[in-house]
Amino acid sequence: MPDQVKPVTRAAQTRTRNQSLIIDAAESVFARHGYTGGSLKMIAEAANLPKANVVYYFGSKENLYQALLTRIVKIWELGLGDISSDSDPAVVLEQYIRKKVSQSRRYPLASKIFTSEIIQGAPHLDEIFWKELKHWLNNQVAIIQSWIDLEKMNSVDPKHLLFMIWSSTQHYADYSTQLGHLMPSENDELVFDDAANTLCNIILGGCGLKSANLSVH
Amino acid sequence: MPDQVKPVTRAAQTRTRNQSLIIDAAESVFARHGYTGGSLKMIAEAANLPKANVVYYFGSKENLYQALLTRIVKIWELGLGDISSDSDPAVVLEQYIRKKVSQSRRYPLASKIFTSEIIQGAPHLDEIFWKELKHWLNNQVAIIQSWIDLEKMNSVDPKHLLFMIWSSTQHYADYSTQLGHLMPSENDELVFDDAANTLCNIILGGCGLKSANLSVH
DNA sequence: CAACATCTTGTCCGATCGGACAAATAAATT
DNA sequence: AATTTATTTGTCCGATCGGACAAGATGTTG
Repeated sequence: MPDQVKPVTRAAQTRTRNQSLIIDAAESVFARHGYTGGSLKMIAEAANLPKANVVYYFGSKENLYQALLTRIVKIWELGLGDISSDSDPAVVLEQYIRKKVSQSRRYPLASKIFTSEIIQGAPHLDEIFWKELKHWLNNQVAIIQSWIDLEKMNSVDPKHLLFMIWSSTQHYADYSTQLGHLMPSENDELVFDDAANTLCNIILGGCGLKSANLSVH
Repeated sequence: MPDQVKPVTRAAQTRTRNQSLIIDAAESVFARHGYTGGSLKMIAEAANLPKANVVYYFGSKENLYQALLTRIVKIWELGLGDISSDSDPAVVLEQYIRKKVSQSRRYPLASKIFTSEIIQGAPHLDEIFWKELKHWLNNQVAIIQSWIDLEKMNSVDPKHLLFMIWSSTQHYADYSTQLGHLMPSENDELVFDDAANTLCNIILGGCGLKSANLSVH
């Protein structure tokens, strides 16, 4: 397919720019009002475009939301990276926790939309998503279990350990409203650093490991 | 107030029964569709009553949701009970974790609605709620800090420790859809028991404490 | 039983929703 | 320059929303 032969026309640039404007606006609107509560009118106003333009580029509200969900799931995919039984569990787990906290800080809206989707029964996620997630989870569980078998760490249920990491890290995205009331701070980054350090200390400690206080690269 | 003088008339019974039917239906509908997505028609059908009847008892959708939110917040209030610096942190924390997991199992819809409310910016929670929550949190933080000062447990940030307990326990309510895909089990109770045990082991262990594997009374 | 209050229910209303459509405009291709 | 394709935008539509209202049914109290 000779796609790169075609020059990047001005129209094509406009197209991608507007699609990006719209999907960003949709992320903000859906995060604040939910799928049903977010209207095409609100999204259009947030994107500074007429409502009909939104429909023109994405066909329907459902399609727009699906495109947004796809983008969000891709962020999650960047998982623990390549790990094996030979890896050091302390390093892998600490890096994973810090990466998840960092994602909560950088993409809080993504986490909010995903959590809302799950809470409401995941009506927009298909079987393929669950199949892939299950496959990914089983791989990680097997590796963690091998660490336990090799006595590299305490015997804890690997699935619940991963659920714990997911929930406690995404909490700093999903519950940002509550955190704003309970931890009024002028420096958000400090809060996230404290959170990551505390989570690493407790979770690694609870697994019989020792945090090296790594930073996220 | 001579309320108990008045006999419990049949009309009054009907009133409380219908109010209860409606608010239960509202909980189920709002949990599955969100505040905006849940319609009075859906709630009425779930309660087996005409839509106008719902409005009659609660005045408006907003009032109904507020009544529901109030009921939900009351469940949360049952916190760590009476504790002090003299209490054993291992016992207190373990009981608190198990109680929170138990609440996730018994009132999953309550947690889902509350989390959705927070995600969307808590537009229906007033300053009084935040004031009381802050007050409650500061008390617990002071006690945990005293345990740390007395070297009864490791030095961890008390606030982040509590956030971790909240998020990892409520995860088993909010993410029930995901858990249904990743942990297909014929016995839900087993999953919750495993979850509580793992959470207690890791969190207590991470605090330098030892779980006694208590049960929730 | 008469009066009164409470509850039930069908119907109607303005507002808003997602989105279909056409006409006007801009850009790309020949 | 002519033609075709892509984009913009205003307008219109049926469906659904929350909720107001009135009339009838039922229950309570003198």
